[in-house]
Amino acid sequence: MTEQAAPSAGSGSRGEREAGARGEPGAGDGAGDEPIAPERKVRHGAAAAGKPATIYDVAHAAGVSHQTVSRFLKGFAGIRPETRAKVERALAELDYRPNLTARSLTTGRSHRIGALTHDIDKYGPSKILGSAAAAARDAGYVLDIVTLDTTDAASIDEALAMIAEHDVEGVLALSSTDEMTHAFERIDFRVPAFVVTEPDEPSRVRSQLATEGMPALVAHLARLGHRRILFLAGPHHWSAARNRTRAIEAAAEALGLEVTGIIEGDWSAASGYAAIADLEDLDATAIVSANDQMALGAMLALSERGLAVPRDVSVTGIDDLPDAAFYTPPLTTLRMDLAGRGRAAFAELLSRIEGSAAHEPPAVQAELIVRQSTGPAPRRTPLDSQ
Amino acid sequence: MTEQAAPSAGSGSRGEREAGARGEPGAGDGAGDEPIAPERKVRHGAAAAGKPATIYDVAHAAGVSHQTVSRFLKGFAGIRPETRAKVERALAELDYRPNLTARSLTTGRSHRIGALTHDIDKYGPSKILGSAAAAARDAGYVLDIVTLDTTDAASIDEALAMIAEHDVEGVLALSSTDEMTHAFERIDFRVPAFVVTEPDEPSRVRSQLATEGMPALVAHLARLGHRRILFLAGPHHWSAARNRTRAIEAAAEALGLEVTGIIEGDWSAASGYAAIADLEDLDATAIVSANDQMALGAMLALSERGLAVPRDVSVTGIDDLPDAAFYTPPLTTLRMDLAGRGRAAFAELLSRIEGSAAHEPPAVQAELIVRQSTGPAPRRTPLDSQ
DNA sequence: AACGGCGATGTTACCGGTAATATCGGGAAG
DNA sequence: CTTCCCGATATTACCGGTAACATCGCCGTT
Repeated sequence: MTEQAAPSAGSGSRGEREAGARGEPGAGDGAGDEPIAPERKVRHGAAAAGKPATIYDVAHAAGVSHQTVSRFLKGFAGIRPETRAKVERALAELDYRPNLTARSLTTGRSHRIGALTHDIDKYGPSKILGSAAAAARDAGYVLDIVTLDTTDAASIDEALAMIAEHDVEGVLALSSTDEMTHAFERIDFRVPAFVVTEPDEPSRVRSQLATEGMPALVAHLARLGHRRILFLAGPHHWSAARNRTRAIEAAAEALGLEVTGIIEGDWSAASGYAAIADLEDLDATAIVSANDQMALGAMLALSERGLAVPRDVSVTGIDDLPDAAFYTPPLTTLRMDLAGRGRAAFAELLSRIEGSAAHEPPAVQAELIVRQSTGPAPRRTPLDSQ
Repeated sequence: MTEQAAPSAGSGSRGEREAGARGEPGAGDGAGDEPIAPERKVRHGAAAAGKPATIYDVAHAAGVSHQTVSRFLKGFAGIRPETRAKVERALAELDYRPNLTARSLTTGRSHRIGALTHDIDKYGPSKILGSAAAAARDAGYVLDIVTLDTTDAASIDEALAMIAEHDVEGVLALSSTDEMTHAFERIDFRVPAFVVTEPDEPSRVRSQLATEGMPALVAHLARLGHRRILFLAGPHHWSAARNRTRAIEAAAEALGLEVTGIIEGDWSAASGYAAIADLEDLDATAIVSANDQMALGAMLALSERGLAVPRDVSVTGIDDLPDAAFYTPPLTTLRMDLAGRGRAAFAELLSRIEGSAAHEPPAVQAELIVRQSTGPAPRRTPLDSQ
């Protein structure tokens, strides 16, 4: 009954093709109703219909006990060559594939990690997810992803409960909002679980953003003669946003520059556009945006107000999206090592899961990339009341 | 031994917090070495250490058989109110959570879908993935994602084998390259599996891109006086790229416009930039790009060649990325319903898995969004040898 | 020749659920 | 007052692996 019949046949849909139809009764060569396995050898003994072969089927075919098969699969050394050969042959003949579900029931190891996000289509989270997934794959794990539509607590709890039931060995959250953090505090996962976030001030991971990246960016602006900076911040309930805001405030203070204003956006280009379009006065010569996309929106708004970048105003982003090099003008930004973050997060989780020593957390890079959106500060601030 | 010790304690890392430490032996109240469950009531009977409660534990605590608990959990009606109450109490007291692994071993239903991609950080695949994951969640499924680093066959096979072993009920591929398609033809998943791709010409799903979207885009250009179009194509081994190329050729022919050239990129802004920067002659007044990002790169290259968009050349994209409205100038493009595609792909897979009737495939939208990157054609083609 | 030891393999138990079948007690029918 | 039936619940089997223990045959020892 869970056995599914051949699905809607003859859908001429190109590019969407069915792989592996179930076996169907055909002209058997043996007794009675012994069906044929799909385009393969006839199944042996007890192995019925299209169901996958188990170690018992293999054992029966090879004339050994199932435990011998299990040992073989685990790479156990002490098996006589002839026995080994029989098992190998049966394995191949039946096209055996281990049932991970059964295995994880006894071993308690599912090799699955839960990943949770509500912003998978944003570049940051999806980049982190991708690299975490790649790292996971290399370690023999897969990521179970569950997305949230909303940020409300009930929805998060529901999603987390779902993940918790799926027998994962660890949980990562990729959207480091406060709602997510609180949800993680509320829920008892019984397994290692944490919110992947930008290395923050009191972190073990040296926050290169705060110690080097942002100072380098601000120093770059200072060198160009800028003294007054407008900061387009990310949403305050994101820890990465607060982190970046703190970093620029510290860096500006250290270098004697003034942050004349902080406008909170939502990471989107639209919010960056709105921030600048709605501005009455712009009493700064440089705009630093907490991410590249808001910088993109800001640059459009500036040009619509008749201000040229970087002649009248310099603009920078943070992240270095692949596209940022092709904005008009190409964006000066801080390259964040998102892929490294994803890998590090998975590595950290793995070390907690497998109990191995948590190896040295790698310093996350934040490298200044200078392009054409920054230039010498103009004599006077562009929109200041003259 | 699979029981993991409390992981590296005292890591002051903020934002990364540990949820749910394992129970540890404490001052028991009963006989011998009965440990205490983490921050909760003392475990009952056989339930040892920090291990999660099973239905047997619950049954024992409630004084009924495990089967009664199972029936209760399945919402079976014929249970006496007092029995029901006992079970409910025990359930709550032990903080019971079902073990999906065990359940799926017997039922054969894992409620897990495999998702495969090597471009998770690209907007298209990640958007599709996100919406598919959301649809999956609503249906009680999770997506197991496995990423590929490369596009080579061996790597794909390995990843597919990994997915196949994880007992998924269906498989989706989100990068519709030929390599992926071929891999899907090679592998026998034993479950429904297909490559999510743009609805293509011979498809059941009406290809709105070909029938309405692209004609609308070309008509828009024709109305502005353009007669010669340069097309920036996607990589030829992507079915969506071929699809888009065919669509514009057909639309141009139908409206009597000429496609003067087709340059193949790799979807990236860098490739769009290179395509235009390397061009000797530009004997077209409009550039249509197979995606928005290549259009972005193309616009930068144009401006570096001293050509203004749209005064000298009109540019369009396809996709309507959220950022496209904030390019300089804002990009005229075809809005593709990627989220709808993801939902539809999951719905299709679900209907195959659950054997329900494949409901009417929804027409996928491709809507023309006119912005400022297109304008009246100039008198003469900009870079033509004069 | 009897025996301890050990390598190779077989048998049984168990993981935590669900499905199928068995049992038990009480009310209606004869 | 029995008998039968049926609803409520308990028992047992099973899913496909792994772990622990049992068995068997052959070897070298004394």
